[in-house]
Amino acid sequence: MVYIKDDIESLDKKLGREVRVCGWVLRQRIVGKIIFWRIVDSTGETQVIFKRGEIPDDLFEKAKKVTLMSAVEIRGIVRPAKTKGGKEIVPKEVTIIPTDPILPIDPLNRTSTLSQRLNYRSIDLRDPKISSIFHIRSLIAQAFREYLLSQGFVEIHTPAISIYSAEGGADVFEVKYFDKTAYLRQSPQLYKQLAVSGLERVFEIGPAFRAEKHWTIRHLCEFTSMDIEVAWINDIQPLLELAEETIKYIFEKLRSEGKKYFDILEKEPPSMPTTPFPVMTWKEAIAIIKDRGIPMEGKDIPPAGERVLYEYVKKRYDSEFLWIVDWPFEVRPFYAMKYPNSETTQSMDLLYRGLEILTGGKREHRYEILKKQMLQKKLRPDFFGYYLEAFKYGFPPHGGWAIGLDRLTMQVLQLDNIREVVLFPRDPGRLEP
RNA sequence: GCCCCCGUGGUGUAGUGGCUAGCAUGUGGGCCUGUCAAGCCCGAGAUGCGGGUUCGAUUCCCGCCGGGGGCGCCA
Repeated sequence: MVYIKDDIESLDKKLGREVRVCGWVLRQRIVGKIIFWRIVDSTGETQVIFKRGEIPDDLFEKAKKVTLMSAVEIRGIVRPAKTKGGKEIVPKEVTIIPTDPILPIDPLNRTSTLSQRLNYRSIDLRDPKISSIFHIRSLIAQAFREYLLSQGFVEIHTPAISIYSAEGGADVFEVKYFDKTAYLRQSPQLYKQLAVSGLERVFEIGPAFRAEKHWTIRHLCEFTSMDIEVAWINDIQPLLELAEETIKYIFEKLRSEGKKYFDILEKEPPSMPTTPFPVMTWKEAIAIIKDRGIPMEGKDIPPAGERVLYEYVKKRYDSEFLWIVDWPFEVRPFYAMKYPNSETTQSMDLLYRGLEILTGGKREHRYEILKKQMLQKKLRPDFFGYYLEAFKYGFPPHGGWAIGLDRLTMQVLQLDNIREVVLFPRDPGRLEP
């Protein structure tokens, strides 16, 4: 590893040695002729001691003037101490990058609101409880990538800007593209399909955009989608298995490498699920929801229904996961593949702890039928130019799914707002920072 | 798109149709040689904006702005 500084978590192995520790002042205590600093970096917390007689007087005076959340760099000797963490640093040289003493969020009591914390994320992230969320998020993405690479998948990077406007019902963001109007993608769907026709097994981790004014704790205008697409499948079974195995691999990693972050957050890592996950058809799910007296307006399952289903599988199968398969074409996109002579699609959603975290299915690969389904959805085939044409030239049967990284992270950590797991969330009211 | 709730020092909050608008923490100054949510003394610091009702509004009413939540839609 390239040496940059001595991380606080590494100090236990460096007792008696000179180190260079960099971080932020979390607390300052003046006890007569001794000053203590509690400092934090992204790996932990430690204490710096300024003791008159032990260090030069000018260093003592400097230490006295520090304000909370100032950035500091300390060169000094690590020694054991009767303190939290069992060690302290005796400084030789200290650099302070002072903060404005009036802080916009409260770093000690953690009483600030989420909105205020998001405005000042760079301060917020100094709290180990906050940075742990992003370590866990990073591990989830890493595990996703590792598992799919191990299964012969290729990581791809498809455009976020394109001429194709609507693939589903969701509204899209318009972008000025020189003299044309382009759109931000709602998902990498169309491009991962085109890619799979040659690469056979692909995945992508990237942003997706929805111009919908939904003010909820589980929606954003920009979110991160972990997509896969696989060629040569004849039903959705391999898709279910791939998802189950991917999730198991992610959870294993969280339970091993992620343990320390769950400890900081005082939360339990997710328990290992047993596979296969319980499977229910859309019809069966609807029946249960109606049976519990939840009003059903359209054909999509409302949030209250998702919670009811969670209670149901938890009790009946002791599972936190539930597959819902065979959705009506009415609530799926034009590219969903129907069963023969049916308006039911070969598709699935996965609920985890009562929230939809994955959606996918088998895709229609037959040119004429795909075109017909576009018309059925009141989309104009001529707007889909080269995308649609590709299906004329030996397009393999295929399917795939996407996991919402933000939602999975939120559910794994049992947080109550998706904005907690996104560094700089985009919702209808937030375009900054 | 619809509905509900909230807006008081930097931060988090209490309270009030009139009286010095209270508390915690931070912040400025002082005391203290082992603090670790340290303790003690002193100081500065607030009613989101606009309009209305009223002798008087931070409080009541309306609008705007900001924040939180639910529904719808969606993933």
